[in-house]
Amino acid sequence: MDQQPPTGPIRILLADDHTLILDGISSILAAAETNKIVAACANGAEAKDYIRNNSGNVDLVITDISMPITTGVELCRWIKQEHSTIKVLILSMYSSPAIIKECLAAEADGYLLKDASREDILLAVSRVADGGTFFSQQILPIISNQLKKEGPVEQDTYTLSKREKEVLQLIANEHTSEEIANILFISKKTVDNHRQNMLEKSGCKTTIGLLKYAMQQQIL
Amino acid sequence: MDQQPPTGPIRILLADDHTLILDGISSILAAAETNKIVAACANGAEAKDYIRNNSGNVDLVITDISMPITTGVELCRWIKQEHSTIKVLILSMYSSPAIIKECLAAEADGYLLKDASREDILLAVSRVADGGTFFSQQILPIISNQLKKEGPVEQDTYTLSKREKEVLQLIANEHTSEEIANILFISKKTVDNHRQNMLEKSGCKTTIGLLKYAMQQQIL
DNA sequence: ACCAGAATGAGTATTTATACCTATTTTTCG
DNA sequence: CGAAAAATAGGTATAAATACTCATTCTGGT
Repeated sequence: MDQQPPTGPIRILLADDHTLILDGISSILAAAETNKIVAACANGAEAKDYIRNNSGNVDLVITDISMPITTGVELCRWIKQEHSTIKVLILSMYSSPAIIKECLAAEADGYLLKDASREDILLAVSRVADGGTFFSQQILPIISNQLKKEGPVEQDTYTLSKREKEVLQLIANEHTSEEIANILFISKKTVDNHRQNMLEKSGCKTTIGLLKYAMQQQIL
Repeated sequence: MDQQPPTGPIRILLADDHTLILDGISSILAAAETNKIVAACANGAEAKDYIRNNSGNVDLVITDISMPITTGVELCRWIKQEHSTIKVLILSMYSSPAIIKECLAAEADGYLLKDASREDILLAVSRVADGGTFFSQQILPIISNQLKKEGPVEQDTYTLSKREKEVLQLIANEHTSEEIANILFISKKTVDNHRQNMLEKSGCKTTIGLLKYAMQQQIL
């Protein structure tokens, strides 16, 4: 059973590859004695291992997005599939629509920006642990926009193909479609199609949004 | 006089716009009672103000690079010009050569990555406070490469104006020039001029290159 | 009060990207 | 083997960005 005893503290697992952040969250959460940190992991894979071996011992996971090996979004998706009673609070530096969309699709219970105040962090933890949700003020418009666009948030996380990543890499290096076509020995039309497909996959309006996503995900 | 009393604690000023990081550093530094945090600022401008008014009261500044208003690099440059006895330790998420180059040009005494261990952080502080230097292991090859390539480190840093940063921020959020014009209540022509000027300043060929630079510099 | 830089706005032309559509060939995988 | 995904390529539009020119107003700093 992954159920929290009604009266106990909130048992929290942290996942972030930055020592500094782990220490920061710990010291903030320590302000409320209802919070109890049961583990601090440096990546999603470690967190998965811990949960697998202590599945009844975790109520809430606070995770960064960009982590080596297993990212926060992957971790979230896995938790929601395998241990659906565990709450997940995403902690991120960024507020890009594409990433937020992915987190919503992964059924995260909250999304907290890293420049959140102490109060917001504590509030987010208690709200989410209580079965509610918490989203930083700055990202609310993005969420409502997302919901407006296409009713139910789709589950499909998009991955760029090998060729698409090659093209994106060249775009990032300030090449035009025509130049890229020459470099890769393909038609400009094909390059444009790759661009179009990447935009569609990502839900981005412009290549700028796509690049931002790629950099944040460390695809580039 | 900005001189540290020989026997006193190391008086540290922190600058970072993320509460989480401030708390993290604080809790790590608290481990050694030779460290004393005298101020915690959310951006470079605040830090400058504090130093201006308490110039003899700070031995060491630990600063993030990515901060609104005044960045860590700008802060460092200013400190080294106006209060050269104060040591500066840069704290950054990234290890991009361009950024490190800028920090070296700004005469930072140390460069610490945010995934550094507790031990490294404490070591860095004591070394730098002692008049030495500290650079994270991962960036050493970049530094030696830099020195090899071109003797004197050039100061080819360009700064975007406040308005330009605003425009760039909106570009990053996938707005077109026309949309930005409406948001800022200015003409589309003016927005286009800002774009043009930013490209010229940065030497980038496309906005994509500009965005990449801005993200690496954490202007965004 | 002055100067420099910033911010504002416009004209005109060209290049590039984006949004649709279709279709064939190649590769990958169960 | 067959189905699905990826890579290829073309057509036809429109929307957007870029490259140059110039000029005016506003603002911060010595």
